[in-house]
Amino acid sequence: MSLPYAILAALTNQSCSGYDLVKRFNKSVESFWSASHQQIYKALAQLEKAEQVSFERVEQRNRPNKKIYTVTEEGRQALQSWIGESGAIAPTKSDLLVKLSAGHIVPTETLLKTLDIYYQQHKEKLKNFQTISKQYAQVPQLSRESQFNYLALRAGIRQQLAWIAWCEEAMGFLGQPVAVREPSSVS
Amino acid sequence: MSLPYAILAALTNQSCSGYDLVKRFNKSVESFWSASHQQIYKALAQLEKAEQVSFERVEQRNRPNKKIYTVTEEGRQALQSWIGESGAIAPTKSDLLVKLSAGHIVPTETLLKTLDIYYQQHKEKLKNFQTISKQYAQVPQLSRESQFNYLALRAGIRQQLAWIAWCEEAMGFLGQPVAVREPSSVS
DNA sequence: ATCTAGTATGTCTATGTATGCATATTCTCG
DNA sequence: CGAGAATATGCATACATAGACATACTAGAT
Repeated sequence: MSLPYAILAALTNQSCSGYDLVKRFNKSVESFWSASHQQIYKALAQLEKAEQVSFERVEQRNRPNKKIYTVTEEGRQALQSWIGESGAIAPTKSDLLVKLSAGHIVPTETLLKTLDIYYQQHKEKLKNFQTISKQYAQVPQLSRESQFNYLALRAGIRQQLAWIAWCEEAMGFLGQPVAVREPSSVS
Repeated sequence: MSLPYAILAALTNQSCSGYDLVKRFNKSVESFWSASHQQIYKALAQLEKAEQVSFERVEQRNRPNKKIYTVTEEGRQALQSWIGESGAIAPTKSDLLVKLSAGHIVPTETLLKTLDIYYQQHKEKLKNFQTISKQYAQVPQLSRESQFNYLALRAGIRQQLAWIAWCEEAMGFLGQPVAVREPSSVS
């Protein structure tokens, strides 16, 4: 139920096309929500129908034309009241923890292999977040908008650090030395 | 797509009825996945059809009869191979971070209020996890099964600690002293 | 007797999400 | 000139999830 709001939030930060939204959602930076391009285009059409966004056709020479979406005043108000609503924290849903909770029915080695794959992914994600974090750090005075994005990014970093620390704990516990594959960027 | 596996994992640890599964999923302990009772009953019916679980009708005197579900050998094998499969980490989906990323369009106070509600929920969840953790700690020698459940629990604790620390950081950043409501159990 | 609460199991429907398919333009490489 | 990749948009379908509604038994309170 949050996808439309996630789109409004993203467009509030920066108007753009559906195609660009997909990139912003699924690649690196503003990925506090995820969605496929099909979902995003559909949601944009619905938001447009509800008059919470409007779009402007932009003719392009060297590539297909696009629609640049912008949040309307109505959309802005809807987003504002949603931010003020109290929500519940998302219930934990983790494949990895489910797998681990039945870990005793497979050989330890299998589990370690699976664990390591998740471990690498979390390290990769952390790296991305830290790259963006450094870009923020280089700006002497962050704008008010940027400050909020930076704060959200900090949450992402903390989450990844927690997962990484836990993976290392779990690997150690399962009796195999933690493989150090690169000069640890986990600080 | 993981719900059936989450059920298999839970039943592998302990055979029980659908009703009990709901409690185990949604209350405290084994909550590394969440689901409504409607979902669980449906999934159980499908698993039974696929012969991955079997059930035994248990007549009860003082309350309605129930079905005790047990994982079959086939179900056990399906679970084993799923554990060995490499999965992708769940993409971040956080209402709170979306709200924060557009935080500049609402008064800071609104944001702090919303933030605090999430903060309290994370502290509450941590408390639950820690209560269970203490129960594990009291057992002198954990069984192999219990060790895995304990490890999964440790992940949950680390996640909550990360969220709590971040909430405090965010609240501090937003310029309001962090309200200490109880002798901090965050250690 | 009736109400409420707890145990126990489900169906039905709406919405949300994921996946596969479809289309059109333009650039670059071979 | 054809193949593949990137840009740009969308539909159709299947599955997952959430919520309302339905049923039945029993215990205890009013």
